[in-house]
Amino acid sequence: MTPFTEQVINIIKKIPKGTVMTYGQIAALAGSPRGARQVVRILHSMSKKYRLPWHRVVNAKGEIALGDEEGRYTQKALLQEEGVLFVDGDRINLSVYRHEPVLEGER
DNA sequence: GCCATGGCTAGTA
DNA sequence: GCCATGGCTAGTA
Repeated sequence: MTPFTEQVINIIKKIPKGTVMTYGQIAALAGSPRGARQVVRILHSMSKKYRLPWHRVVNAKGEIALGDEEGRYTQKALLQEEGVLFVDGDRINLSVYRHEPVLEGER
């Protein structure tokens, strides 16, 4: 497993309940600003094995990015259970729910 | 190697 | 545009 992959897994594991992060945000934090699509794949292939809160990851617009209808429904439901509110359909207000991790240096 | 394929995204128009 | 992956050919050995 590459360092990038490990980073991504660690970052996702730490997303607090009731908040979300975006693919690009996670990629950048893991050291690869253009690795958003890789985050997608990692999420897809590792979320089960590593018990990742996959539902707390959305696209840059704050929308649920899943293509699968049932998956979208599930993700939305999981987020709502954590108190996240949706506006017109499948979007959430990122300025309210986005999780901004504290960097090592400033802790 | 080549090429298509994504649960994307910054930055034009 | 980006960029790792996976499937599939060339084309060496």
